[in-house]
Amino acid sequence: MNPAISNTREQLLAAAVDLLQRVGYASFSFRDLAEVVGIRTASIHYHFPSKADLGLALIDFLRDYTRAREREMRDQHPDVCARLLALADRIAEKCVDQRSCPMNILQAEYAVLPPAMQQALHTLIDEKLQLIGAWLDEGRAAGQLRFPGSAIAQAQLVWSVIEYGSQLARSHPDRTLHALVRQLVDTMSPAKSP
Amino acid sequence: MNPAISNTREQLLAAAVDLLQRVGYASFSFRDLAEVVGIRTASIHYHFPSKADLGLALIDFLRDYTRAREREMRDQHPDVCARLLALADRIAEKCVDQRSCPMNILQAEYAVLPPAMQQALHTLIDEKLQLIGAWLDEGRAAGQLRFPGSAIAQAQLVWSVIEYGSQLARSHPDRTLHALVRQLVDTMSPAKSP
DNA sequence: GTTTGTCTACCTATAGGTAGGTAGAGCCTC
DNA sequence: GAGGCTCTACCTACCTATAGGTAGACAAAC
Repeated sequence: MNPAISNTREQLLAAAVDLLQRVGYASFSFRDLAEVVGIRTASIHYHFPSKADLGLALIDFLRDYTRAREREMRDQHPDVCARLLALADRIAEKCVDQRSCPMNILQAEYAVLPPAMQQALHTLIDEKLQLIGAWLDEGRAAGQLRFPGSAIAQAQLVWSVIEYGSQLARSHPDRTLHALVRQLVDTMSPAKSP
Repeated sequence: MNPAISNTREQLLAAAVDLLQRVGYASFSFRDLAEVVGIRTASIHYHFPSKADLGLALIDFLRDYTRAREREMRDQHPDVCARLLALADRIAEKCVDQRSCPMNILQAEYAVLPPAMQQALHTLIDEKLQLIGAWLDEGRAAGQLRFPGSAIAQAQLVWSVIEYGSQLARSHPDRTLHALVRQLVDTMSPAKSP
């Protein structure tokens, strides 16, 4: 078996991300995790002494993933509008079958997360907003986007729509994230008049 | 004591809404509820046979509340932009001190809610989107707002920002919901150019 | 004297976590 | 190269706390 795949720690993290997207941090148990990976619950504690440690590793994992994909998307889509839609599509791709965006789920559970996770999540969100803000600045400078005020303030709007959209799709599967972000990009387009 | 206030069922519902906003449906227990109201956990089952019954009553409560406030806001704010900001303020008012919007919390927990609650929540969200859509239509007809496509699609954007904003304020208290909705209204304003 | 609303006492399931043991891989020494 | 040492990665068995829920007693109100 491929050692990269059979690595239990990585399997646990992957299963944890999946469960997080489905039921949230508070609602998945070591038992759920153990069943997926095929070990006993006690063995999980060997890799992650406490659930908080697992949660923290989870956020680290998400951060690494986000960073890795950023440059990739920038290179593939020079057009900012297309890039935003591609971001939405990338998230939508992983949110099929009743899954939501892990960052959104964690944020909804913010109050019940261990303090260390709260802080890590805060940083992760800041990084995401900074990233999208830079994209928006680029789009406005190129005349592709129209919005008032700072790019970081507008980035919150964009991120709101992406995050809530990933949530809305669970109760309302007919409302796709792509359509929602398309609507937003059109609203921010200087060309199209009402 | 005022019978309206001493009514245990209403006290339980009020406490449940508060706990829902703080920690979510899955993370509050009958014990938490009992401590707040000052009765034993077993007594709660007299008013709500199961937690799902309580959850369902909770959503009914939220729906009644929303409906009651709708006409009120429409009358107080003939200007649609001002009305949207007032809606944001009304939500922000109840989301102080680490509280988030109850509808948003419920939606984030969608997958772990009992089926009856899922359906009730679905309906509640539809009503909210319909309501905001009507406001937006009104604003566009009056030339106050500029946006492409259907009002219901745009209502999803507006609601996304309000809901995610109430969540973001927990981890990022400096980012107020009012400022976020102001940013959105400005983005949708036909007068202001980039 | 039945209904209402609460109580005590208990139940079962499940949560995260701990203690201590063990099979096997790799290594070091004689 | 055989025997012993250590580390890794798991195991069984158990712990305590807590979850939602139930049965039945009981006092006050109507």
